Amino acid sequence: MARAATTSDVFNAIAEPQRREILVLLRAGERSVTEVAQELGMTQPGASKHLRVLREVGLVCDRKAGKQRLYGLDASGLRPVHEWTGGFEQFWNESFDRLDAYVQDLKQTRKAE
Amino acid sequence: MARAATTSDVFNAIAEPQRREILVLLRAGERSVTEVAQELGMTQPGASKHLRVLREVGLVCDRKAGKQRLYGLDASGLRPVHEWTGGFEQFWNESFDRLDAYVQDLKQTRKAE
DNA sequence: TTTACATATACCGATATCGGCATATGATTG
DNA sequence: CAATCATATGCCGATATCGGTATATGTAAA
Repeated sequence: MARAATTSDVFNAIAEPQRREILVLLRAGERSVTEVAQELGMTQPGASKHLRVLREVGLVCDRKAGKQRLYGLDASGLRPVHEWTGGFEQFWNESFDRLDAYVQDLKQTRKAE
Repeated sequence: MARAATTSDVFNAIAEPQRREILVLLRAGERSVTEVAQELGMTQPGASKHLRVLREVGLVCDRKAGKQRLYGLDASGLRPVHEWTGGFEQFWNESFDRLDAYVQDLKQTRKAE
């Protein structure tokens, strides 16, 4: 068995840097496949394939517009990722606190010398 | 070229379901490799390899404890992911608003009938 | 030092990924 | 219908992934 399918898994879909770039780009509004390819410096098939993955996990939606197909952001799928990482928020604050405590300790020690 | 190396990339590291499970487990405190393997039903080499990846991207830290090696959570690396997804928060609220507007619209239409 | 336990690594097979190129499918216009 | 533009798909090679088993390395106790 290899890595879990990139399809139907948002975590895998956003593991690809170029796909993250596409999502960021689409925050500015809908884009056609060719526009995505041009603005991000990728080939047309490349853009099309990445958009396919993003569509399959529901991060983008598409609609026909003449001979073009416009892709738009559907960021709701990112919410679970945001919430999952948010479940660790106390821990990175904690390590911050630990570091802070450590620094405070250093200060104390210096004063005592 | 294949997928970007899982090493040195937090997004890729957490793309693996088992690695996410490990991180969740470690929220409860440090664990040895064997404990991780047992509690999550994976083989010892399997746990070791996943922990290696997590260590290389800085999501866990390890310390020697007798003949064991204890792995602990270092969640600060998850913060960028949390923030990156947070950059889309307005967009999933937006789609929520759109849905809400749609529902309101439905209500109006019913009333009018 | 020998033994026992804990962890890491090496190797393997099956498979999925990504990028590039060529080409097929689709849609619009003349 | 033919030509044109836009997009999707198929195929390929190179490579990375993951899981499993066997084994090497490391550490502590007898």
